[in-house]
Amino acid sequence: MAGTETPAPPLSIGDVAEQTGLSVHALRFYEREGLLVGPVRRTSGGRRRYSAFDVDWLLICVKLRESGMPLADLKQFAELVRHGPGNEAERLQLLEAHRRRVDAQIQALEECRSVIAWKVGVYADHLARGKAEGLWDPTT
Amino acid sequence: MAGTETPAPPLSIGDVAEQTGLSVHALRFYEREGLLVGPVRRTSGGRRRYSAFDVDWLLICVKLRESGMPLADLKQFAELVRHGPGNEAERLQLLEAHRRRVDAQIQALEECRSVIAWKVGVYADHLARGKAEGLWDPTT
DNA sequence: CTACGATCTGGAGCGAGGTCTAGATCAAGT
DNA sequence: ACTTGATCTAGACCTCGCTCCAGATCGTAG
Repeated sequence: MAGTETPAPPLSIGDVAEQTGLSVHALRFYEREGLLVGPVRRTSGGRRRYSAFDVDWLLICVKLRESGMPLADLKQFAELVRHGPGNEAERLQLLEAHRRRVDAQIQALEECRSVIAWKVGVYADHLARGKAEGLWDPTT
Repeated sequence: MAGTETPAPPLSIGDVAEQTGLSVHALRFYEREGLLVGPVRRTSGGRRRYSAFDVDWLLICVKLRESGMPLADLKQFAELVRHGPGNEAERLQLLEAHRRRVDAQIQALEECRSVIAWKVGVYADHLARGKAEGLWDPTT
């Protein structure tokens, strides 16, 4: 099996931008900030060539960012991975801590949602029936 | 019934900060930015005196902010309320649009959560059994 | 009266997370 | 060879949402 797969052609920064949803600016910025696991390969002319590995990593980064992980934590994670095997427990900790934060966030959002939904209901009632209680009216 | 309730004593900025979780700085900032429905009352000496109405409004503001509503939208909503009755349909629209965004956000977070949970599983496996597939290892 | 803490105003400063610019270089099509 | 578009670097700049300061004033407890 190993060795028979197509080596997956290296991708330009533009391709990676498209695949990850990050801007090319953001990609260069992430690299400068040390958020990538390894140094990105370059062509003889100096253009970046991303591997499938890089893209995988970036896709996870996007999910972590989307769920509110600060760049600093992402960088820490990248550093752990960069330093190779032996620190998997730490990586696991980092991820689990984040998962807990995401859970908390979802809970908080659900609470917000219900408050908002209630207020929406108040307005909908008002519009359907005329006057309703619970509306803000600075004139009353 | 009406008229027999205790008029609820006006609150200082510090009290409101405590009740809403906003800092006194943030409260003054919100006011300057026009995020409050009406002008806040003042004592003869110029200190702010918040009404229960103000606090209610701020508590909703907090929920809206917590769920990612930008200050600009909050301001727009405040303006609608400020301009009094007659624009309830618009207010409803604003809130419903936001509720939809919150729903989308929850969905996105749940997706992130599952990606993270999967990765956590990969690491947990690795730690339990030794080698596992799917780990990032820059040395391989 | 004196202290002391809370509040006041206007404006500067900050951290996060990018975004954009300028001017040069590379690479591919014709 | 020439044109066009993607990329390169370094560094300036931007938005958002506060946060903090300086210096003055208020108001309450002793």
